[in-house]
Amino acid sequence: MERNFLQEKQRQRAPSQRALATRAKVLDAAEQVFSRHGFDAASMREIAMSAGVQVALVTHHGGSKEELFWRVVARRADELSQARMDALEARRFRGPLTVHAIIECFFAPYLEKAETGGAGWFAYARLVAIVSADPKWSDLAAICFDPTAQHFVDELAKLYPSTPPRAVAAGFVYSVSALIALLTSDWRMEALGDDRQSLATRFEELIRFCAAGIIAAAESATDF
Amino acid sequence: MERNFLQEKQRQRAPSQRALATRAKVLDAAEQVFSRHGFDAASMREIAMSAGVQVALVTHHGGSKEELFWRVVARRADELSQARMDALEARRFRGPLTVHAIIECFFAPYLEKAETGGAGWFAYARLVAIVSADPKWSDLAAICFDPTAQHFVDELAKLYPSTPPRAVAAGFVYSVSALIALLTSDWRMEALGDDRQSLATRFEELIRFCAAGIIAAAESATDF
DNA sequence: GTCTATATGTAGATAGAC
DNA sequence: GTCTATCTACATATAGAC
Repeated sequence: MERNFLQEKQRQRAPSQRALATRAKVLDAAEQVFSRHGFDAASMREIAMSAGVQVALVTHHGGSKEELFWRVVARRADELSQARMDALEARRFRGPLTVHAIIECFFAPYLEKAETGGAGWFAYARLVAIVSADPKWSDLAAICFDPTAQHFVDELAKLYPSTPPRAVAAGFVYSVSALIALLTSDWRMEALGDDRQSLATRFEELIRFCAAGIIAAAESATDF
Repeated sequence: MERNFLQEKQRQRAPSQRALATRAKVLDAAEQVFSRHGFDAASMREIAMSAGVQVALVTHHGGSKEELFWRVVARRADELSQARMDALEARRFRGPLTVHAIIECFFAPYLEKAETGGAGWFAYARLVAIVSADPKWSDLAAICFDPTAQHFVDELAKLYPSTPPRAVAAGFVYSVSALIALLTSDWRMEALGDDRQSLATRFEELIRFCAAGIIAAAESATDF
C-alpha cells in the first residue's frame, strides 16, 4: 500500500542501493529504540548511534522525530493489515464466520509474522502499545489501524444484528488491549504466576478469552 | 497504609498547615501533568507552574522526578487496594464467590471513586496505564499493584482447582488491560463506533466480558 | 519552607562543506 | 547522500539567601 500522508520531496532520480540500505538501517534502529524507551525518552542521537550513522542522516531519511515514528509504525501496519484482511477472506470459504474465527483472523497473522519475522515484530508490538495508550497518536491510529479494525468490527456486528454495534466495538477494543497486554506485559503476567508458555499456546488461550468475552457482551446487550 | 519505600528525611517537627497544603498541590499538579503527557514528556517546570509554586519546591516536596511519580501513584494505589480488599471481604458474606463477583469486587471500587472523587481518579487511570505499559516501572508495579492483584488471582484460582493457576493469572491480566482500555482508550472506542455510554453501563458490560473470558480460558486449560 | 539564580547536561534540528 | 559543527531551547537539579 502506498502511503501519501507523509509527503516525500519529489525525487529527482532513483535512490542508490547504499541510500536505500541506510534508510532501512535508520528505520530498523528507530524501531528498536522507540520500542525500548517509548517515543519521548527515545533520542535521535541514540537512534543514529544504533544505526551506525550520523544524526543528520536520521533526519534526512526519517524527517523529524515525529515523522520518523510515523514511518516506522506505518511500515509494518500496512503489511499486517493486508495479512489480516487476506486471512479473513480466505476464512470465508471454509464455512460461516464465527466470533472465534473472526478474532483468530485478526490475531493469527501477527503470530505468524512474529514467529518467522524476527525481532522487528516484537518491537512493533510495543509501538502499537504506545500508539494505543496516548491520544497524541490518534491521527496515526486513525490512518494506520482504524480501517482494518472497523472492518473486523463490522464483520462481528453482522453476527449480532439485534445488538447495538457499540457493544461489539467495545468488546473488540477490549480484545485488542488484551492482545497488546499479551505481547508487551509478559513481565506483569510472570509476576502474577504465569510461567513461560509458547507464544502459540498463549494465543490460543487469548483467542478463547476474547471470543467468549465478546459473545457475552454482545448477547447481554441485545435489544429485545 | 504507611509506605517506607520512599525514605523521608527524619522530620524535626510536624509540617505546618501551609507546607501540607503545598505538598498536596504539588502532588495533585504532578498527577495531572503526568497523566496528560506521560512520564518522560512531563516536565518539572510544568508541574511547578501548574501547582503555582517554584520548581525548587517541587523537588523539595516530591524528590526527584522519578520519586515524585512514585509518590503520586502510591498515594491512590494504597487507597484503592484497600477498597478492593474490603469489597471482596464484604462480598464473601453474601454467598459463595463467583468469577463475576470477584471481578466486580476488583473493578467496582474504582468506579465508585471515579464517580464521586473527581478528576484525580481519571488521571490516576492513565498513570496506571503508563506503569503497566513500561517494564521500567516493574518495581513500582510489584510494590503498589501486585499484592492485591495476586490476592484476587488466588481467589479466582480457588474456583478452578484443576486448572493451572497460570491460565487464571493470564485471564486476570487480560481483564485488567481491558479495564485500563476502558478508562484510557475511549478515543479508540469512539473511533470504532462506540457512542457515549455512562461509565456504569460500560463497567457492567466490561465485567461480563471479563468474567466470560476468564471462565472460557480457565475451563479450556483444565487438566483431566 | 520558600524563593532566586544558576550549574550542567542534553535534546531536536539544520547550515554548509564535501 | 553523507558528515562536521553548531545553534537554540529546555531539561533536571541544587546552592544559598531569606
